[in-house]
Amino acid sequence: MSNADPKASAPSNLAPFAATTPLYYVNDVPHVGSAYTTMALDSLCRYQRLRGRPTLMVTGTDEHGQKIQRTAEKHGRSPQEHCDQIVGSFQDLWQQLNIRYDRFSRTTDERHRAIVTEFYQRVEAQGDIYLSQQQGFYCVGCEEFKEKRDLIDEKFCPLHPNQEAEWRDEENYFFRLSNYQEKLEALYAANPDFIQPPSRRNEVLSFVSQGLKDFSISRINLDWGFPVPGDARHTLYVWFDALLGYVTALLEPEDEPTLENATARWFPFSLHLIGKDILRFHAVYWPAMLMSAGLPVSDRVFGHGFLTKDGQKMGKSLGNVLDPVALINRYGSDAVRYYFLKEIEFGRDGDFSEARFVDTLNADLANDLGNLLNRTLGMAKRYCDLTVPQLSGEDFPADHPLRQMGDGLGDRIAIAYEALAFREVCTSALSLAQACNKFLDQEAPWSRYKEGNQAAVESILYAVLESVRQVAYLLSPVVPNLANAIYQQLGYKLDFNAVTAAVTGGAITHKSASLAYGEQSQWGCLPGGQLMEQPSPIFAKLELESV
RNA sequence: GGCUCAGUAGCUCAGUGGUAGAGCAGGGGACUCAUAAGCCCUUUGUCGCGUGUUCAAAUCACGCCUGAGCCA
Repeated sequence: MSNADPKASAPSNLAPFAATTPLYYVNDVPHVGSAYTTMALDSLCRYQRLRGRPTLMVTGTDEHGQKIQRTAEKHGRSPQEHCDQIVGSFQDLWQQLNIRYDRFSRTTDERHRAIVTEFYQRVEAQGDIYLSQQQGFYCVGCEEFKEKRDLIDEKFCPLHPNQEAEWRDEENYFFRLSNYQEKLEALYAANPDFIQPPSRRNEVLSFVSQGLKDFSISRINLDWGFPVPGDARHTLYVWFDALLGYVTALLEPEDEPTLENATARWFPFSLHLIGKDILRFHAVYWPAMLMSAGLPVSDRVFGHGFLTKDGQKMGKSLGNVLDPVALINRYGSDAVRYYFLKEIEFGRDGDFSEARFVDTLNADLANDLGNLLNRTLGMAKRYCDLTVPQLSGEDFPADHPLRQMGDGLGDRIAIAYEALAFREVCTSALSLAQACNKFLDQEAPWSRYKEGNQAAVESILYAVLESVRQVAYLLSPVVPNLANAIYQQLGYKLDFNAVTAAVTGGAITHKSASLAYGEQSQWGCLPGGQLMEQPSPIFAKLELESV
């Protein structure tokens, strides 16, 4: 169980896992969509750490561009002041949501400038950058040129109907994306899982097959950003800058900011988790940029769906924006995490309805799981002196109804986590809790006790307590605080929020051998004789209120 | 304008050729260890519309309608 030398039990053969959320644009305070991406990646990274895989979760903010500059001006602040303030609201939200990120990458970081400059020079040396003229209507909201026919009344971008597109006729630097069409197509063919889910992959394939045009990577008349190396009249385009924020994040605090250092330990990325709206940047532009710089591309890009509220698209104009902070304050981080990961098929669009939110949490966490622990602990108190019966998994036959379900559950759920199938993770785990409730009614330990059959009582209670433990363990990446509460009542002194598995200076440190997946995901490891705590509800029923 | 996906019980969805399913919500019952919880039983469906292929279609083909998306 607990090894004298933690390193000895660390699975050093597991490849590092570096994964990113987008670097969120700090035009405004975080919305629930950003929270959705971040909680999903946090859950996946927590799972990877339980596996003992060295894990680096990267999130952060994209802070450059004309839109930011103008928003700051509107509020009478300098761009940097504006960014610092918004960044604080992101970091606060991640804390409230119990997100354990390892790196927070800001594109205004001085070290980022060095990485961007070096990367640009590599791409330039490769011959993939040239100067040309670009004319057209420019939407500051998108930070993109638009075709006239795409504008409403020839003035307004459909995505930003409140601000008029501006006519620009300017010299820009371009990236030769057209050089990479065949290489990208070869990449997609050789790695069918590079873009997920498959529907998004098809979109990208059809986009690329129509031919790739070079895209401009600089803007003039813009101060808020990094200058183009060698031509300070130009400022680098926000996306070129922002994507590289992932790479900068890989630097250790003491590293000199060079590409060599940044790519030494964690590179290439295992996963970029994004919303479907920015798929093209991650699945087309970004791998082409990396190829141009002579760097390996990421393993996987997963574009998840969008959230609606009560079936309607959220928007300021509709006044139906769901505020993540208010939601967490009312219901708690575990409830919010569980709802979004369990109730929405990851990858597809999903809806938030408060009635459904309350129903789901009460049914799953308060009734099926929470009450199960509570009723079982109550009996353990009455019949077993709050001590885990002196049994272990081996004392139960393989066809015992609960053992049978628990055996292999850890492996099945591992597969679901790897596939980002959070809904399946939750429903598979919950099904064991539901089976426990049925089992208790069938076996009726209260009746066995009255009959004086203590051995039967202990066998029944052990099997249920152990199953609850297994469910809590397997759900811990999704609902870490709830898992902690369950483990604590079962008598453990372990903290799911303190699990680490990281690469530091090339060496792997794994401080959580006692919570290792190989052991704890299996049915039957609850130690007999362990003194448990007084029963106390771990998840209070929610009441419907309007957020 | 081209292409893709979706439309199945009040809600969320599974089912992809052979007599319509799950969870939640609703209704009834027995029990009592428990957060009035859990357990058992249970109502509801022209499977978007139409035509066709077939002994047989929610499932295949074609057309249409609605919604979402990608591209132009």
